[in-house]
Amino acid sequence: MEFLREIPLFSELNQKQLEEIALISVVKRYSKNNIIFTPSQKGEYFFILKRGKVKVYKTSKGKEQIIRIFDKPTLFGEAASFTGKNFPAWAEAIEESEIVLIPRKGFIELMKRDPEIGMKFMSVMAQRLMYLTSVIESLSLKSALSKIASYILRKFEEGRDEVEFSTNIAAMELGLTKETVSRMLGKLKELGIIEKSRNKVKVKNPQALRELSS
Amino acid sequence: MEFLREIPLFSELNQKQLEEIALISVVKRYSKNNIIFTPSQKGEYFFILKRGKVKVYKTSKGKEQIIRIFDKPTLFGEAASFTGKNFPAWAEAIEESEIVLIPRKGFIELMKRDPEIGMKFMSVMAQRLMYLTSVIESLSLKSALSKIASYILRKFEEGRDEVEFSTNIAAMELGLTKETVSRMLGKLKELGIIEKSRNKVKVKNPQALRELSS
DNA sequence: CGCATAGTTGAGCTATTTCAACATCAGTGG
DNA sequence: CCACTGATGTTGAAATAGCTCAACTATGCG
Repeated sequence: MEFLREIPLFSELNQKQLEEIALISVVKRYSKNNIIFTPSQKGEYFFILKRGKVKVYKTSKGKEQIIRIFDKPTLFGEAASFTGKNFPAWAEAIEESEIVLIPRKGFIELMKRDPEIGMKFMSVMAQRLMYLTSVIESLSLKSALSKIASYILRKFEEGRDEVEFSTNIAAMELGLTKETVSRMLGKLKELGIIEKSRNKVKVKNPQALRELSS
Repeated sequence: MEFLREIPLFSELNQKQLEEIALISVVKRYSKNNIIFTPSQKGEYFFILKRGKVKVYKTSKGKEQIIRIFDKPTLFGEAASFTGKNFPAWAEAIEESEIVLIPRKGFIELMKRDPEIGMKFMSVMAQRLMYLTSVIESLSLKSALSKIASYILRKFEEGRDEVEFSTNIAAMELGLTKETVSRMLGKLKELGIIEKSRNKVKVKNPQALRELSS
């Protein structure tokens, strides 16, 4: 069950808790073109892709619209699994796949016995939510400079004044080019707001960053 | 306890469940400048702002950095409340405020008695996570056209072919100007991908939208 | 050392913004 | 019912921020 740790939601669980989950779960094998769930089915299981490839899609007027393709270990269809309501889409194995099924009811029982599991889940989700919210805030800023300011600020607020920084990755995440990121970093440095070395940025004046990311 | 419904996390709970929460919670009044929590405190309570205004801030080298100001009914500091670890920041009432405190332990007990509450929380969070993820995907696209395509597509996938659409709001959310949004909508219409009326957009060709939002 | 990867810098180009003028519509009060 | 107002959307032309392309530097790594 070690691969479960790769799934962010499970990352905080301890060995015993993972084992508890393993105890109530079943591994099922789907060959190519096998349907995993449909919109007429209720969320009675959590589905975790262990190995293989799955496509999630909707159908409208007979045509299928792919929503997403999963390959790495992932939990999918979780909104329905948590609510117990119908899945909003279809899921189909597009290659031979192994999927771990956790029964919703068993999961609820487990949460009853060990509510810490639920708390850990919620804690992971809450952190992620806050993180994503701040990402969205910076992405909807207009100027490249303010996007970058807010990007650095976010990292700064999470941890140290010294922030790991890759021009390329920042560019990708912000929807900018590496050239622009590089130039804007230069500007921030000129303004004395940051210092930069190879792959680190040191925040000198967070207040200024905050004003830039308005 | 009705105001709890305004908080997304609690929106799915039924009357009885809200009452259960009310039973274990305490309302506390903070006057201006009163500290609500500090980084040396562990998350032993959930804090819900019922009335008033609260600032959440960090201190580094004696200087305070405001992270966020809350005024409407909100749950704040939830990451720590879920984990039980230390709060990552300070919270202080900046005007006379009423705050609802839910003890973490009581909450865990409650989840044990009624695991559906936890499930409902997780379901709300899971939905929100998926939503935010798709927002981020569209925001990190480069061209205005693809951002808008993906914006419309997201709304389309959530519900009907007829999508509520406000040029102004879309512009805000996408970090574009209303003029650009208007022009791009015109283009999508020319291409026969959408039809638009005053405040609605009708998706004619979702596949084309999908390709544009690559 | 040599090669691949990451970052920097400049110059021209183009997508988007800005600004300004106009159009459309919903609601309001006369 | 009409005129008035404010909010919302549209269109054009000029200005500019950020992109592209290309050449270069710095840095790590086998």
